[in-house]
Amino acid sequence: MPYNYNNMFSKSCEYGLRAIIYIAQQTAQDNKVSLTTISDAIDSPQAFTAKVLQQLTRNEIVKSIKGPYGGFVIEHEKMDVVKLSDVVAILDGDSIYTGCGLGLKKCNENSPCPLHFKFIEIRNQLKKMLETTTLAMVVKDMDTETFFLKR
Amino acid sequence: MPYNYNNMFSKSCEYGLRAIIYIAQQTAQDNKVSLTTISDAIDSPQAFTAKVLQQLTRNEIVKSIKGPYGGFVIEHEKMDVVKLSDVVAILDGDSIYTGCGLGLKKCNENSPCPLHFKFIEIRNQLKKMLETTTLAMVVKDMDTETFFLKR
DNA sequence: TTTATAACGGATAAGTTTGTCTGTTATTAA
DNA sequence: TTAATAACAGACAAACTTATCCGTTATAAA
Repeated sequence: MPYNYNNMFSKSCEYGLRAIIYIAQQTAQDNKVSLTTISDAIDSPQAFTAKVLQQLTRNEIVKSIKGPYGGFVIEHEKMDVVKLSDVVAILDGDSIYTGCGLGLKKCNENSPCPLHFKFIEIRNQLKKMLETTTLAMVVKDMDTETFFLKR
Repeated sequence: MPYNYNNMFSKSCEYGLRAIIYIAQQTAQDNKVSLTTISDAIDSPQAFTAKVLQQLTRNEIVKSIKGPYGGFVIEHEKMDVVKLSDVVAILDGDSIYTGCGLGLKKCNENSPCPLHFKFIEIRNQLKKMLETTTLAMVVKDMDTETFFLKR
């Protein structure tokens, strides 16, 4: 098994999060951004990123505008409403922060796997972080720290 | 994208962890267990589990014994030495608890991605948990709580 | 020494994710 | 109304993970 490394999120989700953060940041400055601009800014495969953005569009996380001068924006009222967990749930599902670490479907508080109480803390912390972080919060943070979305 | 759900670990790693925990528990009772017994106990595809166990054997996490009355055991002195992180590192690599949440290779303390300081806490906690939990500890816990490694 | 057993190793197949290509649809400006 | 632009949609392809199959090797017991 040659290529075995496993990230927290799938590529779809990584690109989706990076894209949404970039769009949010641009939206906050009243810029509308095209797919080309986005995939260039976050260094992701363009056509694949298009698919990911389509999903986020269908789920009304972003708004897409067709035609010349079109692109993607996030409606202002969404900035405080959309959480990282919304994006992750759409693209990867929620099993990363709700499922059992050993992949056991029936594992729970009452009949726990041997690692249940080791994992529950971490999963809950991840869950809490994703569910309490809005796009507005991420964008606000980006004012202060060095901005970085490539490679 | 129809089948997108993402667990913390790959299937290889899930099976590997379940297998090693089962073997450790049996070893603690001086039982040697065969592949058939293992894959039956942890409800995993037998041939695939064999491959995973081969990797763990090559990396000297478990000891395999060929021939009749053969099987897998964990040498007693290993029980306090082998950590969950060792198994995970072999089967999935360590990027789940060392890599950037957005998949950015150059992301670090000095040039952080917008979510770096949100993720670092969680990753460190996961890292710490995996690196400080030995097989002996897991087996010991299993005395008290309900034992559960299937489905 | 033979036979049965159980792990090992390589090849192959099936399933899923990741990525590309090509044409279509909507919309803006000229 | 036409031409250009940019998102959309579906098909297709490549890469990787998951899973199976089958013959080989080591070893214990008869």
